[in-house]
This record gives sequence, C-alpha cells and structure tokens, in this order.
Amino acid sequence: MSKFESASQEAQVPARKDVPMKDRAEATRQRLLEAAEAVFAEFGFYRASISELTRRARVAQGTFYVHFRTKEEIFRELVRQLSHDLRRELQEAVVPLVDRKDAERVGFETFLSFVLRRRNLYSVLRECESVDPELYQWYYERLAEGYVRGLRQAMAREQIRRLNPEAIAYALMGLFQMVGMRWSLWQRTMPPEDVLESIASFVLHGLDPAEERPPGETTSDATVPLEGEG
Amino acid sequence: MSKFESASQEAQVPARKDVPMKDRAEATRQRLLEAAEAVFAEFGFYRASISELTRRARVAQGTFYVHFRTKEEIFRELVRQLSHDLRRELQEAVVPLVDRKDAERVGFETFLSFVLRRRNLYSVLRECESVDPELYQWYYERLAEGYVRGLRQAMAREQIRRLNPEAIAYALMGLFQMVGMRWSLWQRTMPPEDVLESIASFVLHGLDPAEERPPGETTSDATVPLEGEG
Amino acid sequence: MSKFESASQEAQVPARKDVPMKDRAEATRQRLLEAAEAVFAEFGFYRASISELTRRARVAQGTFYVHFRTKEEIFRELVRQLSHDLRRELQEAVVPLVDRKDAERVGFETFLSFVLRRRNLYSVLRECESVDPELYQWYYERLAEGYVRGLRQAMAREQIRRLNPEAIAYALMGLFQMVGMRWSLWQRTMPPEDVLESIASFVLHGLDPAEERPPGETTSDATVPLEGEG
Amino acid sequence: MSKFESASQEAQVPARKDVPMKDRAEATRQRLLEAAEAVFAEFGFYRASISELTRRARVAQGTFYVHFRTKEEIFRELVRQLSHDLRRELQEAVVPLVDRKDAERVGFETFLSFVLRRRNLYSVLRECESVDPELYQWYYERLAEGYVRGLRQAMAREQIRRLNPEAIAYALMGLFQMVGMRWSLWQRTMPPEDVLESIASFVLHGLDPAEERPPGETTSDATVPLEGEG
DNA sequence: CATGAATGAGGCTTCATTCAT
DNA sequence: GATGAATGAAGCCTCATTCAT
Repeated sequence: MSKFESASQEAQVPARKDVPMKDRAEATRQRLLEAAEAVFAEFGFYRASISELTRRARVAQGTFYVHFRTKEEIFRELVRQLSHDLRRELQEAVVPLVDRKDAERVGFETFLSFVLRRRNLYSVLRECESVDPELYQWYYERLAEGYVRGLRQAMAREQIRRLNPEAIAYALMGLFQMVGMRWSLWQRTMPPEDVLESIASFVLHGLDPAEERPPGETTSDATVPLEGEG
Repeated sequence: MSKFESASQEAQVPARKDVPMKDRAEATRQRLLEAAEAVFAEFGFYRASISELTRRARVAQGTFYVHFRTKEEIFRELVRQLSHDLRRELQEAVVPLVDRKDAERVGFETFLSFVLRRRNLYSVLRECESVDPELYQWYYERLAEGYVRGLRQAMAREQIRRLNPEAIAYALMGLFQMVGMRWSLWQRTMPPEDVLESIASFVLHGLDPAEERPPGETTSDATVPLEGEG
Repeated sequence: MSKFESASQEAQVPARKDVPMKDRAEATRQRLLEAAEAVFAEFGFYRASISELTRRARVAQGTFYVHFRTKEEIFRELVRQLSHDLRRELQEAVVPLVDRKDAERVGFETFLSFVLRRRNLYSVLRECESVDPELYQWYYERLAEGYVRGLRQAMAREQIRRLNPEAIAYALMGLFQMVGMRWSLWQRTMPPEDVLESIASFVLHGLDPAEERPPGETTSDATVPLEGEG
Repeated sequence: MSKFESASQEAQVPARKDVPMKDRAEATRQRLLEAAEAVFAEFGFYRASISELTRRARVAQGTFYVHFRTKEEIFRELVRQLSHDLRRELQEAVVPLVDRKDAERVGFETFLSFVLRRRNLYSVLRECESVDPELYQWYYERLAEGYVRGLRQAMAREQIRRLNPEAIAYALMGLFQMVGMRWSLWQRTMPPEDVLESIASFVLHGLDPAEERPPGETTSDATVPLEGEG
C-alpha cells in the first residue's frame, strides 16, 4: 500500500532550473496520459499497445519511455489520477451539505455523473483488478476509509443506525458501483428519476435510525428473494 | 447475446463410463477446464498461456484445440459454468425457504461461501468484463432478470416496498458482490458475524414495507456521509 | 561452475516415445546450432540477431525458442560443445604418445589445427568472457585441471622440472592460445615451421629437468626484454 | 591501422587551470572517460549504455556527443589510453634494469600489478577483440613490435638463444596475459610467490642460451603432457 | 483423439543518436 | 559547451494457432 501513497500527481521531471524544456516535457506527458486513457478504455489494458498509444499522442514510440517506465506504470498513474479526482469531486460536492437527504442524493449523483463524464478513466479502474490487484485493493481501502469516517460521525450524531461501518461502507460502494455500471457505463445515461428515487429510498431506510425495532419483529414478514446475486 | 444462450447447458458432469469411446475425450476436456480455472485465476486471462494450461492438464498443446477453438472459448465456457453453478446453488438454498429473514441470510451466505469455495472460478468472472464485455453484461442481465422476478413477487405480496425492481436488483447484486470481494476474495474468510448482521439489517430495513412514511419526513434529520463511494 | 557441469551434450528433447518427430526436432536443433556458430563468428554475439540466425537455419524465428530459451543459451551450448570437442581431439592425439617431444608438438599442433579448422566455433569461445564470464572461467579451469594432472605426472616421473603445476598450466595455455590467435585466427594458416620450432624449443627448455643449476648462475647473464607484454 | 595511429597521443592529463576556456570542457571529457572505464568494465561494451555512462559522469546525455562521436569512439580512446599507460609503466620499470633476472621479474610483476590496479581499464581491452578486432590486432602488433625489438637485441648480445623472435614475443605475451587473467583478474591478487618463481624459472630456462645442446638430445627424455591446452 | 514441432505476427522495451534551447 | 527531450530503428521474446504424424 505504502508504495502508492507516496507517488502522487507531481511532475516526475527533475528540472534543475525552470527551463522551458520542462514545460514541453510536461505537455508530452499529459498527451500520453490522455491518449492512454482513451486507448485503455477502448481496447483494454492488454490489447492496448504502446504503439497505438503513441500514435494517438502523436509522438514516437520511444518517447513513451522517456516519461513512463512501463505500460503498467502509466496505467497506475491513471488509476491514481482517477482516485484523486473522484475523491475531490465527491468531497467538494458533499462536504458543504448538512441535510442528509441532499448529501446522499448529491453524493450518489456526483459519482454517477463522474462515471458518465469520465467513462474512459473509470473503465481503466475496472480493469485494475486484473492488472494490478494490489493497487485495486488500495483504491477501495482508501475509499472505504473515508466512507467509514463519515459513517462513524453520522452514527455518533445518531443520524444513522449503529451498524458495522466498514460493512456498510463496502455495501454502499458496491451498490453505487453496480448502478453506475448498469446505467452510466452500459447505457451511457444517468439513471432515470425513479431509479434514483428507489435507490435513495432503499439506502435511507436501510440506514434510518427511526427504523430500530425489537429484533424479533424486524424480519418477520418480508422475504427478500435471492435467486442469484453476485 | 444469443451466442451465449445456445451453448450454455452442455453436460458439465459427464458419465465416466457411459460411452466408452467418448469417455477419454470428455475426461480430457474436463481436465482442460479444471486447469483453465486454476491458470486463469492465477495469472489472469491475458497472462495465462495455453502452454501453461496444457502443461497443468498434462496434455500436449495441440490437444487443447481438439476441444476448444480459441482461448476465449474456454474462458467463456468457464463463465457459463460459473453462472450455472452459482444460480443452481442459490436456488437450491433459497427456494425452499419461506421466512424472509432466513431466505436473506441463507442466500447472502450461500453466495459468499460460493465465492470462497470456488475462488478460482469466481475470479474468472471478474475478469470477464475485460475479456468479453458482452458476456459479462449477459451474466448480470440474467442474474438481474431472476432477481427482478423475485422482487416483483415480493412486492406483489407486499413483503417489501414498491420500488423500481431493476434498480433494487442491481443495488443488491452490487452490494453482495463488493462484500464478497472484501471478505471472501481478499481475506479468504466468511465475513464476521457482526458484518453479516449489519448487512442483513441494512438490507431488510431498506426493503421493509413498514418503513413507509410521508416523503417529507423521510430524510429530515440524518446525513449520510458520502465522501467517496465507488 | 556446477551449473555447467551437469548440462552436457545430450538431446534436451523429452521424447516420451521414440517417435520420428524427435528426429525432426533434433535435426532442427542441429541446424540452429550450426547457424549460430556461423552467425556468432561473423557478427559477434551482440551484433548477431536471432532473426539472422533463423534465416540461415531456414526456420521461422519462433522455432528458435522451441529449442533454446535465450540467445545466451545457444551460445553456452556452443561453448560447451567446443570445450568437449577440443578436449576430445587433444586426448585422442596426445594420450597414445609416450615420447615427450612428439607429445608436445602433436598437442600444440592439434590445438592450432583445431582453431584453424573450427575457426567459427573457436571465435565463439573468445567472446565468451564478455558474454558469460562464469562459463569462460569454467572452461579454463577445466582445461587447466587436465593440464595440471598431466604436469604432475610428468614431474613425478621426473620428465620435467618441479614447478608450480597450475602456474605452468596457465602459462602454457596462454602461450598456445596467443600463438593460435596470431597465426590460426589472424593469418588463417598454421604457423611456419620455424615458429613451431621456436615455440617447441622454448617450452621444452623451459621445462627440461636437465636445466637445473644453482640459482646464482641461472639468470646471471641474460636480459629478457619486457617492453610491453600483455 | 592508420586510423589508430593518428589519434593515439592526445594530452590525457590536462592542466586543470591552464586554459580557462577549455578547462571545463576538458574536465567533462575526463569525467566521461573515467565513467566509461567503470561502466564498460561493469557491464561490458554492449550492455553499457550511454545513459548509464553520462549518469555516472553526472552530465546530460547530449553532452556525451559534444566530446565523442560514437560509443565506439570513447571505447577506442580507452584502449589507446591503456596501450599508452601500460607501455609507459613497463618502460619506466624495465629500461633502467640491466640484470636479466631483475628485468624479467620486474616487467612481469609490473604488468600483473597494472592489471590489478587498473582492472577496469584492462577489462576494456579484453573486450576489444569483439568490439573492434582491428584495433585489438593493432594493440598486440604494437606490443609485439617492441617485444621483438628487445628480443633481437638480447639475441644479438647472446643473452638469449636465437629463436624466432616474433614467435617468442607472442608466446610470452600470451603467457603473461593468461597468468594476469588467472590471478589479477579472477582472484584480484598478485600471484603467490611460488607461482611467480615458477613462471620466471620457466621463462628463463626457456630462453637461456646455456641450454643449447645438439638437437638430437634436446628433447629425448622428457614428455610434456598436453592433455588440453587452449 | 492426441501429439508436439513449427509458425510468424506482434508486443514491449532499449538505446544510440539528434536537435532545439 | 551543456542540456535533456525526442526519435525510430531494431531486438528479443511470447504465444495463439496450425498441421503432419
């Protein structure tokens, strides 16, 4: 994990003096990252070739290796970028809110819209499990961390029920991710209003502290059909 | 889609002594499938090589092509097998149950235990999105279909609230899948009791028809923190 | 060292049954070895390319890797072959001889003729120091071993003076090797008769037990010019 | 050959403060040569890269081409340097001596100590055969020239026997070079005293004019074992 | 059916060298 | 003179697939 923590978005270029060449290099690097985003999304990591990538970035093949050591490295860079950007968008959207309903909707929709707007980048993440499982795990653990923090706070304030926060964090991440896949990725639209409503309602009721009742009654009369779930 | 429907139900468990002539062939085919499961899980589809696969199956490389046309084909076969086996296990476990709480727990736990017991096969599915997105989508659509059917029924019987069933189906699939990843795949254990409890509680309350209240009040006092979700 | 000892000249091919295919494989392998000998000699190890090598062997590039794992591996195989062949020729030529003068001349000339006849293979050895220094060392250590054995015997029989046998072994190997380079490799001929005579005379006197005299006199009147020697 | 003659004697040891303008350039050039010596010795010519070389010299890659036209060129420069330095050391050590025994020992040991002290530079020479065979041959021919001159003199003075001087020159160069490899290069020490003694004794007797006897008797009773020699 | 040698396209990467600053 | 980004040719090697036995 620690190996990813350190390496963030700063320019890798040494740049002894602030020569203009640094700018040129940085621009090339950016072009490569953008091309990679597109090419990985279109072909997948393994079927994507460096030569296709550099063709799109309009640089020579060798130039790639001036900026990245391997195909894996630029891939990881993209995943980190995604992780960073998504988290920032979510925080900026959610943190100012105090009303629970708003926060939820906004956070959820921010995520969905992110997936939609940045389809390509988000696709890269999805393949990460196969390309670099450790990084993939790191991504979710970091996300879960923040989530857990938020949930604990809300539990302390009795805004939501006391449940295992990690369990709930993963549950919600999974939930949102699958909905994002179904509509933002597959269908390339935001989910229809009633879908958003249903999800929000499901989540809010699932967490609502008012729902607390004697355990005996909790599950007495409903049956959740579970024919197939994973 | 049709391309998967057709081939999906061949005899996976051949009679060892039925047809003396076809016997050896079928055994070889099985050995290849088992080797493929292990090799794909260990290396991933792209890094796995036919030669490694046949080495494990203890057959010559050429033998592979007697039984499968391409590397993709055996991969698809495995995904279909998974789809089939998982669905069967779930049905056998859940269908007899009438109590809602039991059904839920059992279904959820059946899934988790499936992932745990058949780690390798399940890993294959996870890579399917990158190898054959169409098949991946088909897998989830089929799963969702059954799920939706069950949800509709439960709604009709007023065992759960009336929500968009497809939305809920995907939400729950995502939820379970992520929990399965977190504990069954990463940690290689069943989730601890309190995690199972929290998830079950969250889901049941999320669906409980008793929770219905005037929309105005629903979300008045709690804030779900959404710093990062997916 | 030990890593080379074990791997000798046997066919690497597994060959469960003695199918004719084994022969075909062995023939291909031989063609590759022969091509390698020529190509390495012509271009040197580093400038030689697998594609040139396979072109000469009239097989596809990929075929190379059916028989050898890397470029280094086929190179090592050639060095081992050289080591083996040369040692055999020397033994067959020298062992039957009892007369010292004959043995010397014959051994020396056998070596020179070997270099001449198998120029290509011998060139491969010369590059070995740069390609695989360990193997190169092994080659000389093995050669020296045999040499030392012979020298000890001769000393025991008082056919030659008692000197450090390892020192003399390396001295003689160096001597012969340099002469081989000068005439057999550079000039592509056997050295002229008087060169052979001079070397033989030098070596025989250098070793002759009759030369033993009081140390004081040994070096009293001659000066060996040493302006440059390595 | 002529292509090496011309460039061989530039000022290798520039005055650090003589010409203020050229100073920096010459210093950079030196740094490159020193780095090259280390890098070629460590990796060998082919595996050494200009980028590694400039990294060690702490200059930019492009700087290399300000001072040398190609990778081969700096390599050749090093060989010439070696040739020059070694010859100088030998002359300085040997020329003042008159006693034959002293001269021999001193020359031989000077060479061995040179190899030991300047391991890296000497390693460069050893690879020269593969990198630039013509230069390699030139190196030995020059060395042999001087050697032959010295031998002729000694023969004229009847300090040593009349033998083909070129043959003896190459014989002795080979002898010394192999001993240098065995001890100075491989073992990184000077050879033990008895090894030096044995070699010296062998060489002196080999050349000693006192040994002259009727040809019939010369080799009548000793057998030099020659099992393996190159 | 089974075998395993042969194929050849294609990928990643290295690296000497150039050139604008 | 020094810099370092850019170049593109070339190499090694992998691997899915074919085919003669």
